[in-house]
Amino acid sequence: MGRFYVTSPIYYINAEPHLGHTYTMIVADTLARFHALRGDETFFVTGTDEHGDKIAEMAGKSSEPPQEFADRISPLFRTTWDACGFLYDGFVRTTDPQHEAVVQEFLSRVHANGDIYFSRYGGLYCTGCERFLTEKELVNGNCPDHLRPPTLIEEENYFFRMTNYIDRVIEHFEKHPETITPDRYRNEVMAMLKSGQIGDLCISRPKSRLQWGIELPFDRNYVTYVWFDALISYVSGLAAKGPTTVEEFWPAAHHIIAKDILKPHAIFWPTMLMALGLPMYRQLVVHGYWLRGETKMSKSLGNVIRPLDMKARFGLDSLRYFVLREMSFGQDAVFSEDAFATRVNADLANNLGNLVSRTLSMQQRYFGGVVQPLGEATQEDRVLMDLFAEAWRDVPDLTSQYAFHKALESLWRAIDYANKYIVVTAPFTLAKQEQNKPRVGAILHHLLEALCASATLLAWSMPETSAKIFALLGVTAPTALPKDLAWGTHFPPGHTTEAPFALFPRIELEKAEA
RNA sequence: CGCGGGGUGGAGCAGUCCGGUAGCUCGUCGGGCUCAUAACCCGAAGGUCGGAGGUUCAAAUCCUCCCCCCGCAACCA
Repeated sequence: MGRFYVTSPIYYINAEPHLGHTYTMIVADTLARFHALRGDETFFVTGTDEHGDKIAEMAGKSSEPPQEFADRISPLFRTTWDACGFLYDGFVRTTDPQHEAVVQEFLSRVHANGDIYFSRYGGLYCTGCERFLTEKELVNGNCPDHLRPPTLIEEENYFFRMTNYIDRVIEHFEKHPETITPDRYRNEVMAMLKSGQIGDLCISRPKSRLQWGIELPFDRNYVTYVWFDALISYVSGLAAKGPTTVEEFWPAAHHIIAKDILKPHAIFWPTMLMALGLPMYRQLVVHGYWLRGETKMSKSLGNVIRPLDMKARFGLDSLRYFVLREMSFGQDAVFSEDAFATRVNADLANNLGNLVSRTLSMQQRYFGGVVQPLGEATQEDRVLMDLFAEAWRDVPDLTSQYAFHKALESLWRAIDYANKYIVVTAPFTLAKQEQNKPRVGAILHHLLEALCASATLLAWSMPETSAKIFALLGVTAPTALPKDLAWGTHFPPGHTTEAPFALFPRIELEKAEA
């Protein structure tokens, strides 16, 4: 019994929700459900990041005030996540007055401690991009987007003394290596931290250049740099809940992010936390990218996968299964309709769905749905039980290590065997002779137990499917993950199961290609 | 020498930390079953694990060098 606080990034509202965002949400939601079932007090925060150049610019294009633009786009995320059934507890908008107050309070604190100073900053500024470019970005001395040279401008800004904390961050990560996972990303972070390349962080933008942001509490002529604003949502999202929530849940924070925002989370944020005197987050959990073919998915390439389209066509659980099973957590993976159809057909329709279907239909045909006694376990029965016992041990373990692909693989080893078990024990042949009926009933009972165990182990990764299986079995879904498999205890004498339906219709490839 | 990741049967991947018969899914070929969503089960073909060298009784796995691909370098799940 502990506490588990999980966050998704707050999504930048310059794009509508796509597979990438959805994947992060699926991971966070899966973890939240898993920990809740384990008995942890859980809290799940997501939201939208609404300040900064890009948003001001986009709003400008549609000649809308930025606030109106944000008010229009942010709900898109919220309604999408609601439609997906993600069980988030908090939704932070960085334009919420409550959030802005926390940011300003934090800025004041860091300022009062002397960790913020005012200084002159020179750089190559592109008026087209409305931002500073690094020399390496330039192509023949020109801005790659606007094909003209940037102007050297000098600006006075506020800087956060990040360098004061770098050594302590290194020390913390060395002492608590599990803080950044998988390992590859910790290695990358350690390399960055030790490179000596990290300077202080510019945390302000003059209003002459950008108005759309949170005003610095100590200088009305400046607004806050977006990352300094956005990261704080992880704390402000808790504060909204009540004054003690921060103390209780902050130390249990797990941030789920994609690799592209590793640096702000692994370097800016820890130094900020130290400057604020807050404990370090518990864990930074980093995943890879979904690629389309060889390239990253992007709106301009028109290869975006929309979560609600997928839900409408195949059901959200199929998408959850696919992304959790297909991606080796931490690495990049490719999304294709082909791979999706193959995976869903093979694992969900042919394996799990078909298993449910054949078991329940025999149960219906031979016994009118009434569950029969188990009887003495045979060799085959034992193999079946052992495989599920193994899955029972491994699945939660692997889930807590973010090895979702392995967790599902382990469960499917058991589910695979259940299909084999039907062929090996051949209840449909035995049933032809009346004297074999008790054994047929026992075999089906074993299979029902197998389905019950599967439904339990699917509760967090495929919640809808899990609920459907429980409903078909006529068993109440447990509200807490049971300690033991308790094989043979779920179906009292006289218990009746329902007639099956196809949980996962097969996907026809021709259609899927269209 | 900027940093990081990857190169495993036709395709996509796991395994590499803690060396010891090369595994999974799809596909292909042959067979079986008929309870089931034209599903399910069995068998077969197919890989010198990017290349070279080294350590070892033994290397996909450890060490060295090289080749190729892909990201990142303060917008982005």
